[in-house]
Amino acid sequence: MDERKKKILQSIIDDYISTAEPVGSRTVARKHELGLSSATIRNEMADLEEMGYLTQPHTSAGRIPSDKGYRFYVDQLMKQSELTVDEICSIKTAMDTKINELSQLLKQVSLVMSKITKYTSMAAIPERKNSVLKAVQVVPVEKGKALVVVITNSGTIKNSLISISESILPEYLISVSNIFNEKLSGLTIEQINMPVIREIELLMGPSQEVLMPILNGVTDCIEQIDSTEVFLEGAINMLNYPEFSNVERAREFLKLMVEKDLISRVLKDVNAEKDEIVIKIGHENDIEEMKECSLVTTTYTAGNVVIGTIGIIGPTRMEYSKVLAAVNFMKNKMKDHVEKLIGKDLSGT
Amino acid sequence: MDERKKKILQSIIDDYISTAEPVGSRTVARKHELGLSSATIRNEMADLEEMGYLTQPHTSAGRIPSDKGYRFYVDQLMKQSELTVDEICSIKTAMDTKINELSQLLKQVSLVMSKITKYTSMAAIPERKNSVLKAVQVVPVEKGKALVVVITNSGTIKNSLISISESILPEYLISVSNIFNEKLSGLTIEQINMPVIREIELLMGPSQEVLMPILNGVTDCIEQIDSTEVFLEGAINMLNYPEFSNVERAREFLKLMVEKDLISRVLKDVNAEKDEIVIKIGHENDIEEMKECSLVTTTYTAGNVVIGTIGIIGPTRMEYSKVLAAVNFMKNKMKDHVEKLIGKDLSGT
DNA sequence: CATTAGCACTCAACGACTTAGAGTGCTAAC
DNA sequence: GTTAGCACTCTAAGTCGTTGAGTGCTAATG
Repeated sequence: MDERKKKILQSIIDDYISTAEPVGSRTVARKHELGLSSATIRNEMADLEEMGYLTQPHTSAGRIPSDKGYRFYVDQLMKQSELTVDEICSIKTAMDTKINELSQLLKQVSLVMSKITKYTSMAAIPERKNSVLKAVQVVPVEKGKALVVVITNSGTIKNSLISISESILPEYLISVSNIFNEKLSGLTIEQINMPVIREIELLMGPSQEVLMPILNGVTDCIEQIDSTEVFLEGAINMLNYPEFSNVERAREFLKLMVEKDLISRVLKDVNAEKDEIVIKIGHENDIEEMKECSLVTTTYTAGNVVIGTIGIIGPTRMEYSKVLAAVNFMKNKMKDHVEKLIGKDLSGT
Repeated sequence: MDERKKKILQSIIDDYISTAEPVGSRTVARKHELGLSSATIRNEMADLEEMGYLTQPHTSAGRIPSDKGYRFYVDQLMKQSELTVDEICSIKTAMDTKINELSQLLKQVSLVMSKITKYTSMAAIPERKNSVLKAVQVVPVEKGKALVVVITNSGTIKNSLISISESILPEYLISVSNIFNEKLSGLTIEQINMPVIREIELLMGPSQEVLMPILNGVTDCIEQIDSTEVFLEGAINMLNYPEFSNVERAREFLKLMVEKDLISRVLKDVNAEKDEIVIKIGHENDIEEMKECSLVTTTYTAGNVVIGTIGIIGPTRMEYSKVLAAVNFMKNKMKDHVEKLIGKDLSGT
């Protein structure tokens, strides 16, 4: 592909991204000063179509980019952009609320990203299996009831209300709590197994009636931790784009977005490997219904550990450069916040 | 309004509810055996229009019910209906998951209601000011960090992570926790004021550096409790109805639904007084954008205390009798669940 | 005197047809 | 290699008549 073709392709895609209308040869000749006549561009466009970068909705219409076209654009043509000062400001303001749990942070981040990009944004904590328990506590609530609280190194706090025998004194509960805390904190979720539980059982003596409810509470908390939380914001932003101007499409999309499981799977699938930003365009997404959408995702880290994933989903005709800038900015912003929240050191305690 | 007019009005509304098409005199004559010719019905329909119960989209179309028509229908014409066995079964199944916090219950209830009615469902806990604190506990997490946990009588559990001086020993924290718990539990949110805090301060001695963070944690929790949680499910159900077949409308509606504050206000406004089911039709709603929607809400209770509100929002052309049945059923179902969850006795402890 | 058959009238919805214009591909000239 | 020119294509938009569901009014009817 020669330089001129690249320029033309870029012009077409830029144009299509901002107008959502098929781009004709004359438009390219006029808007983007290439010093070429529409006829020449027409020929080039025919070539580009043959090469698979463009398609025509119908013979007498302009061209629109194919997924392959977008891919080339994203990889080679697109010029990087930066967030505007205003945008950075509004991110700063929005992130300035008091945040003391990871899920709050994710919600806020998701909100901000959708606001800035005008697309749909997602944030999740997929890598929970390696979570290390930081504290396990049993808190007396009232006669016959107690609360099991589990806190992980990644800043997640979960609790589970349990019923216990009414005769049990708060003091006893606290000592039991200490045993649990001592034995379980520092372990990853996966490391909690029968031998560990046996050990606790031994230390506690024969008080089955307390052990079991607490153990249930702990498992309940762990289950909660394990079921990935996903935050999704700005889904209705999509209704602003002509791609979703008929209700059928809109409904299909929104139906997908309601399925949190699916979203989390999508986010998980993307990549756990690298620290880079991954772009999936149209059919590159595994989900059939997302073939008209693109995904820009990345992981966020604390220290060197990957904590979770954030991403933007928009129509394939999205402003890739802007979204890229936003995702990148947020990635770094989150690193700071997460580290402040849960510490750089994730080795255990 | 004579008996015959009522019959005709009812037929028209029933028909319109199920078809969403303007109803003509011939349709009424044919479908509903009234032993009258279309001409007679035509005359009656003209009367009903003059009386304000029906309107005509245009001269040569059938009639559709006005808000006043629906109101009359709901108050006097509609025949009560019951949930089917299938529906009751599916509610039972859905509610059979482990639920140990009020918010989980609300989420589940909301989900079920939207599934059964095919409309949008809401559930909220609006009456938090009278919440009584059941327990306030400070839990050590790691050096320099602790978790404040607040539990209310209405089953809400909130927590807030705080930073404290690293030199503070867990044992000390527990004793402080006990002071807080003793002094605060049993109080309503409103009753926590300066004198109470002074008292705690006195008991603790001059350890300001511990008092303040904990106090902040407690206020944080209380703020969380106070900001009404609203659960909303099935918003995209609305996209199935012709009323929302153009994206503009759909977007407007969904935009409203995203604003949780607004929803909670709507739910609060409805009625705190009675134990009955309240129906708001079209313009009876204060919100301008909801003039095309109807709201069926009720409060749910534990013992004799009103805990919160649940409701269904749908197009004015909704299946009122079915929705009514569903809301009523869920109201009772919830009473059981809530009482199991937080006890019938809400006097304090 | 309420009911109804009959009829003229209205109006949205639909399909057929036309037109306008944006865009293409090809060819021949520069 | 580039471009002007031209014939061709196809959608979008507009026009127009037709259809049919529905109305309102009037006069006949039991």
